[in-house]
Amino acid sequence: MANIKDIARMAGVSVATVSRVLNEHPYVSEEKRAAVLEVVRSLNYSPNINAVHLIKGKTNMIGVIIPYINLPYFNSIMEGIAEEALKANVHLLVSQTNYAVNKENELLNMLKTKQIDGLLICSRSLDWKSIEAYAQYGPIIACEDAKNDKISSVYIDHYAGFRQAMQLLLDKGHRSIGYCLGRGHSYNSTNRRRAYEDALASMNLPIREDCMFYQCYSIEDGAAVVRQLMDMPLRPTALLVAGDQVAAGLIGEAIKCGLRVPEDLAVISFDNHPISRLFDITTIDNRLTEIGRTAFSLLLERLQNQEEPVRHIELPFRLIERATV
Amino acid sequence: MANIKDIARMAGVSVATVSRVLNEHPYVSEEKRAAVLEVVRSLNYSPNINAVHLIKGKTNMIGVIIPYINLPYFNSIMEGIAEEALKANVHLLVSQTNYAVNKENELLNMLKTKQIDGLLICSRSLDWKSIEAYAQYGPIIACEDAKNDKISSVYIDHYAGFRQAMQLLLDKGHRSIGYCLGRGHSYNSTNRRRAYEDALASMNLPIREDCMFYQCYSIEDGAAVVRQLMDMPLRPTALLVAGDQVAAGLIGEAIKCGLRVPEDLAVISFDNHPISRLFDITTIDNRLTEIGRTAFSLLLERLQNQEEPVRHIELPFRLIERATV
DNA sequence: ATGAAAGCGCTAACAT
DNA sequence: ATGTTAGCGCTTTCAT
Repeated sequence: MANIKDIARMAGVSVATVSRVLNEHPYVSEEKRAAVLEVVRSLNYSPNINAVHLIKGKTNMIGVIIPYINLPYFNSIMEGIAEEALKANVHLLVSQTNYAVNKENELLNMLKTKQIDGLLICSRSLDWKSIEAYAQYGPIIACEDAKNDKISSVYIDHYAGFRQAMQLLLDKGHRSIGYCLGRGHSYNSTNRRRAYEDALASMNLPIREDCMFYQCYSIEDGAAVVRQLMDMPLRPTALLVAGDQVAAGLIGEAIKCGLRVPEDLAVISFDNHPISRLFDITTIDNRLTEIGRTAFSLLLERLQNQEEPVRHIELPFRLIERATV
Repeated sequence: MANIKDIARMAGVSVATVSRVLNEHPYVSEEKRAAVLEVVRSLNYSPNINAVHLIKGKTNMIGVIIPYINLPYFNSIMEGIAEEALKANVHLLVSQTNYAVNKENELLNMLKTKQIDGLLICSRSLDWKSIEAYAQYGPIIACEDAKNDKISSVYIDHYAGFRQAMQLLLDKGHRSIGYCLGRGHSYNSTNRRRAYEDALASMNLPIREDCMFYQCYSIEDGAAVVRQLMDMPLRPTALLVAGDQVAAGLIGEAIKCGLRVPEDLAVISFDNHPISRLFDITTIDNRLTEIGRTAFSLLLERLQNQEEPVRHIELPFRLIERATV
């Protein structure tokens, strides 16, 4: 394959001039520029990017640790990241980890070996202690509350969100409230469960394990919850549902089963995806896309200025009242 | 960050020795090896991979163009690829394209700039003409029938598969047969549709557009087809369903709707995923994982030996008769 | 405006 | 067994 020397020789210029043309630097005469471009075109030449990476000391590529690209929650974050990356002309190395630590370590190691310039973490299995050891090799930004002095973060206060949703339900008179979550033991889920229990405790209400549903991700999962509900002697009158898709499936199935929403079953969901508008679901907008956008911007700042301090940005959520409460 | 020179100096050896230790070459004394390893450990050193890539002229990384990682069809292919890549110690740069050409071009360009050593294509939007132009930069292997003299391929004859399934249904006496596919205009879908029409024509049976369903990917989609079926005055008595998930959803819903399978509705599906065994579905094993495995092996061969010729391997499918016909 | 040359961090051929 | 050294292909000073 041709290299920059070949191009220089064939165009009758020096390699420096070829490089200038390729990188759109000023101070190149029109004739030489044209000559170089012509040779480049005729040979269908592209620079060896590995040489560029080596000399520049960076790859213009950042890694993204994301458990499941297709889950709406992460998909929304990814949307914000991709949007900003496109603007900044930064390439994304997206690794769908399925929460496997070896996948996470792989990207961490790529940061160390300079294959990527920085790392965005949407959600992870590794603890922050293991991750922060890599912060010396390049900026790492989390899309969840990291509480770490080496790793910047952008997040929503899920405790407060859940708490506010609970309050709304309690104010409406509900005394038997359940919830649907995804993973039971993630950082976010733990906070949400705490908010749930604290809200109940504040009213001296009992905690009922049979009203807590986990592994809820899809429309189907939501429908399945309703089928379980139908068999319960003491059905909860309201449900907090993490994820509009789950809520939609749940409401659809509830109606099929003859339940009235919100009279027989009130629902508050989270994320404010388009589907929640379609079903007129009361939801808490977690501003996921903005989290992604902001996280990327934070990373870019640190890339451009090493001295940029670690920051923790909490984005305010927003309750959107619609017809399911 | 420390480089190999620093390590050499601190360990009191030459850079060559450090390189030998790092790459586990023979002919290094135990003392020097230990000294080097100790410095490497204490400095937490990793080689700059871009320099390695540059001098070696390769990255040990291959790209994978895959439209949707989470679709069972592609997931199975990916499984085979990942399995072999792990064995060969080759890294995968998996790009979920959603069939967007710019994503496909991105990987093609990475091949050209030597960021990846080769490319595996599970399914694509770009035509082979555009793709083959990049074959000069590194091996490209397709997991579908490529009919191209620059690009090797591993594939199943979907025409024959559909044709055989149709014949089984016709032999059983069915005269009103429909099908469920994903994308309507992909190469595979076109072949399947042709097989479907040819089979019908061979019996002088009419082609009914209302029995052809598209955009079928999930359990939910299958269930939705049944709901449409229920409203039809002239319901087909049998269905060819591309994808066991769709078939499972379809059968589940059919039973709910009071249809007997196979008496009222016969089903043949494709891929032989675990779920088809669960539902006892008659299916055609498309050996997707083996396609992935074989495609990777083909790529590896071409990587190790430039002279390896372009090959086209057709894997035989296998009809698995169970209870839905 | 242009070119010569140094050097990014590494591997491997060659010499000893 | 170990070291010296010539590149890999590019960007970027520094001269001119």
